[in-house]
Amino acid sequence: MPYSSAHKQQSRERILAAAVDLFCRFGFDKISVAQVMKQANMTHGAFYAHFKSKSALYAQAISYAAMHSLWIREQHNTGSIADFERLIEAYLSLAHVNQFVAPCPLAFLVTDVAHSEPVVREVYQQTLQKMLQAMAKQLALFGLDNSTALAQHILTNLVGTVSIARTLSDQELQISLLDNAKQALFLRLKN
Amino acid sequence: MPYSSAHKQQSRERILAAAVDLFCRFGFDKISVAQVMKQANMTHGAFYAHFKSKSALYAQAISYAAMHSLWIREQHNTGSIADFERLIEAYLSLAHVNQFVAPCPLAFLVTDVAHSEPVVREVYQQTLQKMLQAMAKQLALFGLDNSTALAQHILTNLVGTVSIARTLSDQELQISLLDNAKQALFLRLKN
DNA sequence: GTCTATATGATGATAGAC
DNA sequence: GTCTATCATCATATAGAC
Repeated sequence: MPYSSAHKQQSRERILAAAVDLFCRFGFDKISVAQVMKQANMTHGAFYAHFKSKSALYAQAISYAAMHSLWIREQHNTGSIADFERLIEAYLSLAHVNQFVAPCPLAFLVTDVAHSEPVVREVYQQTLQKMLQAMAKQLALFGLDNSTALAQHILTNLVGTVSIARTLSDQELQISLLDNAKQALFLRLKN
Repeated sequence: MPYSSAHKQQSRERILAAAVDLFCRFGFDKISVAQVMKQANMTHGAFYAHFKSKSALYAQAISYAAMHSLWIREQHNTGSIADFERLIEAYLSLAHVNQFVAPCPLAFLVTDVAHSEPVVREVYQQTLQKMLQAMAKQLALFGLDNSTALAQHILTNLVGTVSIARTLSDQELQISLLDNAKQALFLRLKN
């Protein structure tokens, strides 16, 4: 075996990381397989030893992005409402909107996924449901009522605000939307 | 003049209407100029007598969609909060999510526009700002405080919820998100 | 202004050497 | 598994007849 399976796994991860970065930044259709492979330091032809199609890559890239997104990575550290609020602040930050940190695929790929194949949309939906469940569980631990409805409200606000802010060029307006959403969510968490 | 300028205007509108429908439904990159022209009952080559490029069409299609979206069309009929709430209900309906009525470009094209050229993004931003201003004005007439912040909150909720709901295939989850957003917004309007 | 026909370029995916 | 080279397809945009 000239190439270890660990090496293959490494290559695979480089491809996935490149795909997340580029798809989120420029969109699925704007990015070619060759571009993804270039960012992963390989050539076009090598791609098909890892994924059977570009769509298959997209589906797996969404899972990968979800796993590495700041919300999922930090969620287990939210033992208190204060921690939870800090996470909301990080999500609704310019750093996240400008993709200086690992992007949340739910916010960065909404419309893109809506226009994609069923396989891709399934993964998106499952990701959303997992995040909803995890968030509802946390909120329930904090002793909050209607944790399911509250989680839905928070998540749609986070995702909606970031996805809109990201399409704007006016930074003042971006900040205004982000801050306003923060305030509204903090208020809601106090009830 | 073999073709009246009224005729040209008609053709132009058919192209714009087709573009809005197809771009919102399938995405800008998934739709070719030829497909738009086919739905407008013309051939590929005729396109460039009306628009200088596909991107130029996109920018103008967003304005066109905004003008014809249900929110803009019905907004002037909202003399009371009850009317305003009816409009929210229409916006957060499955009919809108499934694009059975004229779609709101802000919700149906968020990510798509984020991945597009500056001209397109400018039009999107201007559309958003106009809607925010109009909504804030209405809310102020209703005697509500912080009408600017409130308008931002309502708009991001509307756009966010619909854009997310649209990417889901599970209808129960769609309805849950939509109803939950309605409730939250109605509650907020009562404060 | 609208048509048919075409130039030109890029894309997803495959074939075969190493 | 990764490379180079290539195929087949489809895209945007243009040229010229009517």
